[in-house]
Amino acid sequence: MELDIEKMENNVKKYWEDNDIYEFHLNPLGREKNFSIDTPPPTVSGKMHMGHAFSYPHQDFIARYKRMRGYSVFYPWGFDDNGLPTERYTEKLMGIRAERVKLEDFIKACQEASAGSEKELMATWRNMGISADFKTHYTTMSSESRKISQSMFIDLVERKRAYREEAPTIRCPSCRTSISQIELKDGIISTDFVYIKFDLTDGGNIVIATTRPEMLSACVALFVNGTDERYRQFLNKKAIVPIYGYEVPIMSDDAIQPEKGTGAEMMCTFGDQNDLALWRKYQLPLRTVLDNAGRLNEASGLLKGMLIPDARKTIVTKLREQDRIEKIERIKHSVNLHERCDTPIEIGISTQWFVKYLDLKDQFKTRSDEVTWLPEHMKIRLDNWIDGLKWDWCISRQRFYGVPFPVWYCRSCKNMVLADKSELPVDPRVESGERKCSHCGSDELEPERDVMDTWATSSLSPRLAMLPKGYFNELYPMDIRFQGHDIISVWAFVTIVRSEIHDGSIPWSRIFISGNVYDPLGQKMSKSKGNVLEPSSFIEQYGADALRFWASTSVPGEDIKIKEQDFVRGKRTVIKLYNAFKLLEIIRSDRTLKNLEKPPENMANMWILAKLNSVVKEVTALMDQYLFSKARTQLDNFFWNTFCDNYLEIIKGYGNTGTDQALLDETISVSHHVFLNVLRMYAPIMPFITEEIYLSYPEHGKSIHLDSWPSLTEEHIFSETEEKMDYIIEIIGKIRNLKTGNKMSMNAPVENLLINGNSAILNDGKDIIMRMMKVGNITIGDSQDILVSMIEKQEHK
RNA sequence: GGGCUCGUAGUCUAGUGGUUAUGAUACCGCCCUUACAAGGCGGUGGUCACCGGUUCAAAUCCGGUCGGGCCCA
Repeated sequence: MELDIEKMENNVKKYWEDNDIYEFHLNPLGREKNFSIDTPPPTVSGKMHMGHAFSYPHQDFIARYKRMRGYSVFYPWGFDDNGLPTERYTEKLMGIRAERVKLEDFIKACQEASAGSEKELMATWRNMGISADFKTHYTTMSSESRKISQSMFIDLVERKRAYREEAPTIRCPSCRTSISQIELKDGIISTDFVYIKFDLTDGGNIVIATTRPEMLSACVALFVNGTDERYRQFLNKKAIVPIYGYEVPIMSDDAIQPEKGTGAEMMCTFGDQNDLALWRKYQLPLRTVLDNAGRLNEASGLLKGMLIPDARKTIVTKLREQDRIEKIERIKHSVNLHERCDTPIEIGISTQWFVKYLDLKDQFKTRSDEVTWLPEHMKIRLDNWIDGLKWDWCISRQRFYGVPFPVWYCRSCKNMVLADKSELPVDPRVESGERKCSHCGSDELEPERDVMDTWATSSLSPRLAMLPKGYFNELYPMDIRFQGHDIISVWAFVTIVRSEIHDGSIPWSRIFISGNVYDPLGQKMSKSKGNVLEPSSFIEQYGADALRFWASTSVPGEDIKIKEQDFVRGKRTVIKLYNAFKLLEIIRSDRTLKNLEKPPENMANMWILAKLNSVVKEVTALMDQYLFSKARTQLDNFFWNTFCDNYLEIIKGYGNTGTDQALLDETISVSHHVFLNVLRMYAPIMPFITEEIYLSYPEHGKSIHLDSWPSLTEEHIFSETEEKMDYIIEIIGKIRNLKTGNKMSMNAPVENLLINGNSAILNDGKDIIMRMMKVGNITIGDSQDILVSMIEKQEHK
């Protein structure tokens, strides 16, 4: 009977769901009996990809292991359906544009779109055997989550940590919102490098090179490098901005590169982030020429109302007419792009909400120290990030689908009105209820139209997962966070920020960092490269257990290239487990399976129990250190080599006639005892096949995943026998070599065999060797080295 | 440019001072053996990225170079 992996996995999955195997029940004996996991909620805007298929099993290995070690494992599930990604997904799916429909309708559309996606996604995660509590999952935009997010925002205001201020912000002109540093990516674009001649107030001129000629009217200074001899004479003089005719100072800074362009630059508010840095450093005036939609305003005179490309052409033409252009070069240069739409970003000034946290850097570093990092070196990334923080955290976004700020502004007295915590969640943008200014009593209130950045909500993931279920007080701080190393400075960081501010605590005692997945050539997978591989195709071909086996080949933090060979080995292990069980059942035949009660007397049985003890010890120690790849390798060696290749081959013959009843009974008990423990140790990594086999035992518990992890058995340490048997195994290896060398099958009989070696041990193991290797007679001699030879040749015709 | 990280048979990987460098996969040979040919036994295959240093001894420790990756500027 062949194993149908797909069918088997489906049956097992159904069994788990029908029996609520992974339902969480808070262990009342205290927090050390519970184990809580802060899981990363995947976004609803995409499919499961190989990165998910790689990292989610890591959490699951640990969840299953801890469950078997007797913990009540709180393993919540969430989806991130908040913010711009969901807007994009909804617009595409429904064929609508957020700007063109009523806000209420758009919100409803987003809710429908994410609900549909969540249902589909849930199935794919279940297919992978993830044992999270899917029945009661959270989403980052649910009414509970909005309530938590808003209430914690009010907490920030009350603690004087949230403030509203006009400030430079990075903006995406296409998405029409401010974005954060972390949403940027680098891009190389071709553009014109325009050399513009500025006259000086006291005669002469200076030529600067710029990629942003349309920003001319925002120029507030010219900059050169102080060490640049060519321009030393110009320092502290004034230049006249062409066309616009006002004066700007000529200043110096080390950041200016003399070899770039002419070595002189114009500094605008704001052409790029370097401009912003200089503006802050020298506290220069502000000339705003771009509006929030990326159009030039009245300050730019003739460019008013134009978008950037038009404005650029127009200004260049105008400058040409006035003979202000020295030359134009075509160059490639790097710009910051909004990662979601590839639009070059702009820097603008607007009123935004910020979280004040630069004064807390030391506390964040302390919290980072308090958390155990797996692997340890990932901590350095966070520490470097904290050291490099320069700005407060901008948490407002000018978008539609996000958690609204629970805030109004009074038109008459300018007072800020906060919602009461008891009425949350609220949406001031659509709310029609009556509300009065808490200061002057006016009912003329202006709602805050911005929504919060998604990180402002996902930074609260321990609360999102636990508060609605009522476990927050019992289980916070959580035991472990799982996430990728690419968002250490984002998600890990902001979660630590929120815990420090709201609770004066770490959010979790450990953080486990997973690596990235690359294609077989080590390249990042992307649609444009056409090298994207789908988890579902691997599950179809090899099964979910094999997929998880592949995921278990890495140590914490390490990247992985997708290699077929790791799936192959996983699938073979599944089949091997199934067949080993079949053999054990054949040996048992119709006898009842008895528990192992007293220590065995047979050499091979004593040996395998001793070996089991060692492997349990090693695997447990490695799992405790979250080193599941090393744990699994130890287990693989034991199962394939020690158990299957040697032990099973030895006991195979015991079922035949001529074996005494006591030995047979003992062997059946021992072999099943060892095998069940092997299954238990494989269970976290390969939950399907281990459950399938476990449930086919005549007496079994509810699930192997609720069974207990193997423990050491003191009575099963047989050092002397173990050593002797190791020696016999070595002899058996030699006999196998001999047979292979003579092109004989392992089953072919050998009439007479001469073995030189340790005769005392050989006499003890003679029986085992003869039976296993089909040897008729063994002649034993004493010698230091092992020598095995056939002393009588078979007669051939 | 800075921080972190990786570089070991065709491929992936173990190995943090000490015999002949681990295992898997691929390939080749033998073996249908009544659990499994998706198996067993055996074999081919490596200047341990490069240069220099420390040491009786270096894949391993130190310095540098080159190359890949992630994050940041």
